[in-house]
Amino acid sequence: MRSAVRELRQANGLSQEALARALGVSRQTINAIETGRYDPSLRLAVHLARHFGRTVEEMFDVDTE
Amino acid sequence: MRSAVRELRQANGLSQEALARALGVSRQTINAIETGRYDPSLRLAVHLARHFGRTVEEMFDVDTE
DNA sequence: GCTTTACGGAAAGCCTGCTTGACACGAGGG
DNA sequence: CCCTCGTGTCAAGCAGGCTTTCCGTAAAGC
Repeated sequence: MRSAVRELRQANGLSQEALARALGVSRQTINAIETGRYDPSLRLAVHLARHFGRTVEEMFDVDTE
Repeated sequence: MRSAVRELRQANGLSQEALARALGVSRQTINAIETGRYDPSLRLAVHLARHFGRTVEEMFDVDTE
Protein backbone atom coordinates (compact mmCIF):
# COMPACT_ATOMS: atom_id res chain seq x y z
CA MET A 1 0.00 0.00 0.00
CA ARG A 2 1.44 3.38 -0.95
CA SER A 3 1.64 5.97 1.79
CA ALA A 4 2.85 9.50 2.35
CA VAL A 5 4.67 8.67 5.56
CA ARG A 6 8.17 9.16 4.25
CA GLU A 7 7.47 12.46 2.52
CA LEU A 8 5.69 13.91 5.54
CA ARG A 9 8.27 12.64 7.97
CA GLN A 10 11.13 14.12 5.96
CA ALA A 11 9.21 17.36 5.42
CA ASN A 12 9.03 17.59 9.19
CA GLY A 13 12.70 16.86 9.62
CA LEU A 14 12.17 13.69 11.61
CA SER A 15 14.24 10.52 11.57
CA GLN A 16 12.45 7.16 11.45
CA GLU A 17 13.48 6.67 15.03
CA ALA A 18 12.13 10.02 16.20
CA LEU A 19 8.79 9.38 14.54
CA ALA A 20 8.67 5.88 15.97
CA ARG A 21 9.25 7.20 19.47
CA ALA A 22 6.61 9.87 19.03
CA LEU A 23 4.08 7.21 18.11
CA GLY A 24 5.16 4.55 20.54
CA VAL A 25 6.20 1.98 17.94
CA SER A 26 9.54 0.55 16.89
CA ARG A 27 11.80 2.08 14.28
CA GLN A 28 11.48 -1.10 12.22
CA THR A 29 7.73 -0.64 12.05
CA ILE A 30 8.06 2.84 10.53
CA ASN A 31 10.69 1.55 8.13
CA ALA A 32 8.51 -1.38 7.05
CA ILE A 33 5.56 0.91 6.37
CA GLU A 34 7.68 3.36 4.39
CA THR A 35 9.29 0.64 2.33
CA GLY A 36 5.95 -1.08 1.77
CA ARG A 37 6.83 -4.33 3.47
CA TYR A 38 3.56 -4.23 5.33
CA ASP A 39 0.55 -2.04 6.02
CA PRO A 40 -0.02 -0.38 9.37
CA SER A 41 -2.89 -1.46 11.59
CA LEU A 42 -5.95 0.81 11.57
CA ARG A 43 -4.97 2.19 14.96
CA LEU A 44 -1.44 3.08 13.89
CA ALA A 45 -2.66 4.51 10.59
CA VAL A 46 -4.97 6.91 12.42
CA HIS A 47 -2.20 7.94 14.79
CA LEU A 48 0.15 8.56 11.87
CA ALA A 49 -2.44 10.65 10.05
CA ARG A 50 -3.16 12.70 13.16
CA HIS A 51 0.51 13.28 13.76
CA PHE A 52 0.81 15.00 10.41
CA GLY A 53 -2.59 16.65 10.41
CA ARG A 54 -3.94 14.56 7.54
CA THR A 55 -6.83 12.20 7.12
CA VAL A 56 -6.24 8.48 6.79
CA GLU A 57 -7.52 8.62 3.24
CA GLU A 58 -5.05 11.37 2.32
CA MET A 59 -2.17 9.53 3.87
CA PHE A 60 -2.72 5.96 2.68
CA ASP A 61 -3.62 4.76 -0.77
CA VAL A 62 -5.47 1.55 -0.22
CA ASP A 63 -5.84 0.94 -3.94
CA THR A 64 -2.19 0.43 -4.81
CA GLU A 65 -0.43 -2.92 -5.00
CA MET B 1 -12.39 -0.22 19.07
CA ARG B 2 -15.83 1.30 18.75
CA SER B 3 -17.23 1.63 15.26
CA ALA B 4 -20.34 2.79 13.50
CA VAL B 5 -20.56 -0.27 11.27
CA ARG B 6 -23.67 -1.76 12.83
CA GLU B 7 -25.67 1.47 12.87
CA LEU B 8 -24.81 2.33 9.29
CA ARG B 9 -25.39 -1.20 8.06
CA GLN B 10 -28.81 -1.34 9.69
CA ALA B 11 -29.66 2.16 8.52
CA ASN B 12 -29.03 0.86 5.01
CA GLY B 13 -31.14 -2.24 5.56
CA LEU B 14 -28.28 -4.65 4.98
CA SER B 15 -27.68 -7.98 6.67
CA GLN B 16 -24.17 -8.82 7.87
CA GLU B 17 -23.93 -11.28 5.04
CA ALA B 18 -25.00 -8.79 2.39
CA LEU B 19 -22.44 -6.26 3.60
CA ALA B 20 -19.77 -8.94 3.75
CA ARG B 21 -20.45 -9.95 0.16
CA ALA B 22 -20.40 -6.34 -0.97
CA LEU B 23 -16.94 -5.91 0.56
CA GLY B 24 -15.55 -9.31 -0.34
CA VAL B 25 -15.03 -10.52 3.22
CA SER B 26 -16.70 -13.21 5.30
CA ARG B 27 -19.81 -12.68 7.38
CA GLN B 28 -17.84 -13.58 10.50
CA THR B 29 -15.44 -10.75 9.84
CA ILE B 30 -18.27 -8.21 9.80
CA ASN B 31 -19.74 -9.79 12.91
CA ALA B 32 -16.42 -9.68 14.76
CA ILE B 33 -15.92 -6.02 13.91
CA GLU B 34 -19.44 -5.09 14.99
CA THR B 35 -19.15 -6.99 18.26
CA GLY B 36 -15.69 -5.58 18.92
CA ARG B 37 -13.87 -8.90 18.92
CA TYR B 38 -11.20 -7.45 16.69
CA ASP B 39 -10.35 -4.36 14.67
CA PRO B 40 -10.46 -4.33 10.87
CA SER B 41 -7.29 -3.97 8.84
CA LEU B 42 -6.58 -0.53 7.40
CA ARG B 43 -7.63 -1.73 3.97
CA LEU B 44 -10.97 -3.08 5.14
CA ALA B 45 -11.60 -0.01 7.29
CA VAL B 46 -11.20 2.26 4.27
CA HIS B 47 -13.50 0.06 2.19
CA LEU B 48 -16.13 0.09 4.94
CA ALA B 49 -15.95 3.87 5.27
CA ARG B 50 -16.24 4.34 1.52
CA HIS B 51 -19.18 2.00 1.33
CA PHE B 52 -21.14 4.24 3.67
CA GLY B 53 -19.77 7.54 2.42
CA ARG B 54 -17.90 8.34 5.61
CA THR B 55 -14.29 8.96 6.49
CA VAL B 56 -12.31 6.40 8.43
CA GLU B 57 -12.07 8.81 11.35
CA GLU B 58 -15.86 9.23 11.44
CA MET B 59 -16.47 5.53 11.28
CA PHE B 60 -13.90 4.18 13.74
CA ASP B 61 -13.04 5.48 17.16
CA VAL B 62 -9.46 4.47 17.69
CA ASP B 63 -9.41 5.90 21.20
CA THR B 64 -11.88 3.53 22.79
CA GLU B 65 -10.95 0.36 24.66
C1' DG C 1 -44.24 -28.18 12.83
C1' DC C 2 -40.95 -27.06 9.41
C1' DT C 3 -38.03 -23.98 6.86
C1' DT C 4 -35.71 -19.85 6.09
C1' DT C 5 -33.26 -15.72 7.49
C1' DA C 6 -30.26 -13.32 10.57
C1' DC C 7 -27.24 -13.35 14.14
C1' DG C 8 -23.43 -14.93 17.81
C1' DG C 9 -19.67 -17.49 18.46
C1' DA C 10 -16.10 -21.50 18.71
C1' DA C 11 -12.00 -24.18 16.48
C1' DA C 12 -8.22 -24.59 13.55
C1' DG C 13 -5.20 -22.74 10.40
C1' DC C 14 -2.83 -19.13 7.55
C1' DC C 15 -0.79 -14.76 6.96
C1' DT C 16 0.42 -10.34 8.59
C1' DG C 17 1.56 -6.53 12.11
C1' DC C 18 4.72 -5.56 15.53
C1' DT C 19 8.41 -6.54 18.79
C1' DT C 20 13.54 -7.05 20.20
C1' DG C 21 18.09 -7.83 18.84
C1' DA C 22 21.41 -7.91 15.59
C1' DC C 23 24.23 -6.81 11.45
C1' DA C 24 25.62 -4.01 7.35
C1' DC C 25 26.11 0.10 4.68
C1' DG C 26 26.88 5.05 3.37
C1' DA C 27 27.51 9.95 4.58
C1' DG C 28 29.48 13.38 7.55
C1' DG C 29 32.32 15.26 11.28
C1' DG C 30 35.99 15.32 14.24
C1' DC D 1 40.99 7.26 10.51
C1' DC D 2 37.29 6.50 13.67
C1' DC D 3 32.68 7.54 15.40
C1' DT D 4 28.03 8.61 15.03
C1' DC D 5 23.65 8.91 12.68
C1' DG D 6 20.21 7.35 9.63
C1' DT D 7 18.66 3.74 7.08
C1' DG D 8 17.66 -1.20 5.23
C1' DT D 9 16.96 -5.73 6.39
C1' DC D 10 16.94 -10.36 8.68
C1' DA D 11 15.46 -13.80 12.29
C1' DA D 12 12.53 -15.45 15.85
C1' DG D 13 8.55 -14.90 18.41
C1' DC D 14 3.88 -13.28 19.85
C1' DA D 15 -0.60 -11.21 18.94
C1' DG D 16 -4.21 -10.29 15.96
C1' DG D 17 -6.93 -10.25 11.26
C1' DC D 18 -9.30 -13.29 8.33
C1' DT D 19 -10.79 -17.70 6.46
C1' DT D 20 -13.75 -22.03 6.43
C1' DT D 21 -16.61 -25.06 8.86
C1' DC D 22 -19.67 -25.91 12.26
C1' DC D 23 -23.24 -25.42 15.95
C1' DG D 24 -26.85 -22.84 18.64
C1' DT D 25 -30.73 -19.65 18.92
C1' DA D 26 -34.51 -16.61 17.98
C1' DA D 27 -37.96 -14.53 14.79
C1' DA D 28 -41.03 -14.88 10.81
C1' DG D 29 -43.78 -17.19 7.32
C1' DC D 30 -46.11 -20.57 5.61
